[in-house]
Amino acid sequence: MDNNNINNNGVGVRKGAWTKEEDALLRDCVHKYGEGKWHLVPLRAGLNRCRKSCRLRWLNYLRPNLNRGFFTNDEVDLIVRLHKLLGNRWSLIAGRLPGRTANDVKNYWNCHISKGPTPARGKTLTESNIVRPRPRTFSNSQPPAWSAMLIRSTKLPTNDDPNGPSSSLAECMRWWGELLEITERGTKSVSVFPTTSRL
DNA sequence: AACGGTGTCAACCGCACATGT
DNA sequence: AACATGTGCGGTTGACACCGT
Repeated sequence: MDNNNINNNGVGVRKGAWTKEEDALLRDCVHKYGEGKWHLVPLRAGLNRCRKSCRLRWLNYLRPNLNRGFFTNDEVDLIVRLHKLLGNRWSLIAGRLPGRTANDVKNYWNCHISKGPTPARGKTLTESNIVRPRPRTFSNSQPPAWSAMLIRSTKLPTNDDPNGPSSSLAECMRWWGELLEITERGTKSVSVFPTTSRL
């Protein structure tokens, strides 16, 4: 599929840790051309990196407004609750945590939460009690009931829009709290989350 | 001081999905 | 419909730091 190690010239690309110079080139490129079109970024930026590496570096490290501080108790609680709802959909979870990346959340989960000692926060996750995540697309003909809620969620602040009128973590948590209440109230809505092949 | 175990984080890899032709 | 290409995601790994012995 995509050759991660071969650039347009067929020459091997750099791997491993990024240098300050590479960061500067990538930052300048994104500022100039904007995010997206990642396949063009290595060429535009003059970087001997694959597009995936550039994208990841930008999203996880260079993007403005990233929150690289400690996870607060509120954030941890939200992660636990969202994980209970969504499973390992780190990008979705991170999308509700202003300034956090999917990689951050995933690493934090793997290092701290999944190893405990936080059993008091909730029951053990099993195949049966994880709420299946939404698919990446919705059916045009028959959107499921929960899609409305998720569509609503798209109006919530994301990492890209941290300065919106409702950008606070508290608001995110309040909204997700509502959703969790709905799903936990026995509406069976949890079961309508379709299973995808990507769990 | 040297060594080994463990934790953390950045980055890579492979895959599935979206989109265009 | 079939195929090619681009994109994004989750799982995994490697490097490094820290700590205890």
